[in-house]
Amino acid sequence: MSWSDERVELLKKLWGDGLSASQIAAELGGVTRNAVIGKVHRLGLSGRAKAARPAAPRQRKVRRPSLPPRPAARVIGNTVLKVALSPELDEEVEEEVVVQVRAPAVVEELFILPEERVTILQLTEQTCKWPVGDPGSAEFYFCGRRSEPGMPYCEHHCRIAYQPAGDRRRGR
DNA sequence: CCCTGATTCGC
DNA sequence: GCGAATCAGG
Repeated sequence: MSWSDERVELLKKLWGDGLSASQIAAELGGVTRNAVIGKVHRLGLSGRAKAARPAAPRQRKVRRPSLPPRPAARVIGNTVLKVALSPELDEEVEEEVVVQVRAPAVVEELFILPEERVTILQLTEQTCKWPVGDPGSAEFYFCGRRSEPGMPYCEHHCRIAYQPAGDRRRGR
């Protein structure tokens, strides 16, 4: 997604309206808040009415000379989790990672308080992404509780989703 | 922990 | 020019 005149104008407007960079990024779509902030600076419209930062002497730090893209780990089972899982794998992992995922529909449902439920737009890195209900229906929602560190699900749904190979029963 | 904007610098 | 990574701060 590029910065067309249209998108730049919208950016200017929203920034002027006081929306945060992340809000603007969501509004525009296809860009991150970093992209928005970067653009804001290049356009020279930073420092939005707020007191100028004391410009603290920022610490220089060694940048990672960019690692070659790690090949995606092989995922066996529900490939829906492929994207969610791959970035979380440790770099030193050498053996093939096998993840078995049970179909959510087969599993007993956990009642999730309505106020905890979230839409897909509300999911963040640390939000449980366990889907509940028919994705096509109005009642569809995601668990929304706090996910386990580095995992796409909360503790409860991690237990359901990831069955250690040794624990699998015969015939199931 | 969530979030904010600011800055640097590999691309 | 772009934006991820990484800062400082609320």
